[in-house]
Amino acid sequence: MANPGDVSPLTLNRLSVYLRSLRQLIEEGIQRVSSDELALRFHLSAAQIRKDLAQFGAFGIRGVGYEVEPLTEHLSGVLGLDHTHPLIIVGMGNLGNAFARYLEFNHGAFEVVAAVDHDPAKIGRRVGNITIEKASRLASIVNRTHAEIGVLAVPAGVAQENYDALVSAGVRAVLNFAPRRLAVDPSVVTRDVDLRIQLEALAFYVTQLRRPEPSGS
Amino acid sequence: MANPGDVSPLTLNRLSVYLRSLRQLIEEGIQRVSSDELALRFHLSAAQIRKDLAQFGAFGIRGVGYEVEPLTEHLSGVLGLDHTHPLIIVGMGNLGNAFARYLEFNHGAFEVVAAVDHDPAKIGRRVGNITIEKASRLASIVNRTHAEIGVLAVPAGVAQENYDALVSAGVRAVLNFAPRRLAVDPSVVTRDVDLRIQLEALAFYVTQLRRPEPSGS
DNA sequence: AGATGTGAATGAGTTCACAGCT
DNA sequence: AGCTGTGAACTCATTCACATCT
Repeated sequence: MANPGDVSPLTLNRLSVYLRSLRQLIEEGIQRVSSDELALRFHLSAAQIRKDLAQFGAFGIRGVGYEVEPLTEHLSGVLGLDHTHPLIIVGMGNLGNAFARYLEFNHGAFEVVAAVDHDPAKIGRRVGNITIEKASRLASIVNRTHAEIGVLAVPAGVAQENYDALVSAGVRAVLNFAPRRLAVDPSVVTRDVDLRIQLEALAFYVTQLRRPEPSGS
Repeated sequence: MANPGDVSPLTLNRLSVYLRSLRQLIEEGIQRVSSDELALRFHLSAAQIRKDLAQFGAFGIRGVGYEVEPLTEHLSGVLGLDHTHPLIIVGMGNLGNAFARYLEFNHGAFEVVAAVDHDPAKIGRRVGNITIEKASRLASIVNRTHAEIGVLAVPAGVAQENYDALVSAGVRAVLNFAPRRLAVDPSVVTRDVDLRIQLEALAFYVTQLRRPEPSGS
């Protein structure tokens, strides 16, 4: 059984994908599945599935495969999805708003418990079940709500200072939407969702690979 | 000078980051920069910067560093940011809307030229400069607007069919926001922005690494 | 018999360290 | 003297292939 710090971020990403796939199998009433079947159905690699899962305690039955339900439970537990994670959004512009609403529908292990903004015009406005508060009160809000994940959806120019504020307010993880490379606190986990990087990568391919593949050398 | 297909997606991501950093230096009026300085200022790796840049034709001056402006121009060209990329959004829910507005402000190499949805109630509504059209007319819209990048912002359940429709309509690249592993056409580049994966990874760390580091074995 | 779990082999990506140019 | 460009070393990740267990 792996030490948390030893799990690679890539393995972690795949765990989410496996879980999603398994949930779909449950809906279809499938009780057992082999790594080969999973790989085939969801465009994954069978060897990788086995290696990834083995890292979290063997759950397969040799000669048979995996029991869908227990495996799903187990993975949910590993990812901490068996309890709710309170979340605070910093910056209620387009992205912050969209994200808040996205989570309303995507009910589950994540719950928005607070949202703040620097713009006085936005303070007091309601979004779903919560009211937008002043960003300057971040520390006390985090303290009050026990928010453990901070969602950073502010402009690039103020990303670092807002990140720092989130961290010193006491959140344990940050999801950063700002197109900015942050100087991060090593005790707080950070993941970036950088739309510009994705778009520019697509622009590269679209521009450079005019036709399918310049075959040969 | 590397063949487009040979450039690793990770290198490509970094190219965006370099470009962003360089633009900031331009604003500050800095004309020359060494890989060490860049690394230090933007939390990057000097060796990696040199290796990445060298892949696209040597632009540095030994003993001196890189000329900020010409390098910026060069990288912009490599990524195809010196011309506009027409973009079509499929699915104008929260995410689609937020993305459309995000790009309005993020004026630059990307322009939303069309948006479609399946919901009749949304057809005809205006967002920025464009009017939401019927998803069933996708092919002719792509044809009319020459959209080259498709942004998939539909629910997971209909992601594959909408992806297929985008591809057969003729887009050359897809940015997928749907939390679904797509069966992809190899001649169309696809990038995923999967918020659930990011959140679940954060949940893992928050849940498993209760305190800084369980030191030792 | 059949599918897992896993060492060994391969491949990809990063860092090192220094020769070579300015 | 100093910083780039790059082979070589190293680390991380994936795939292979098979011994192991049910």
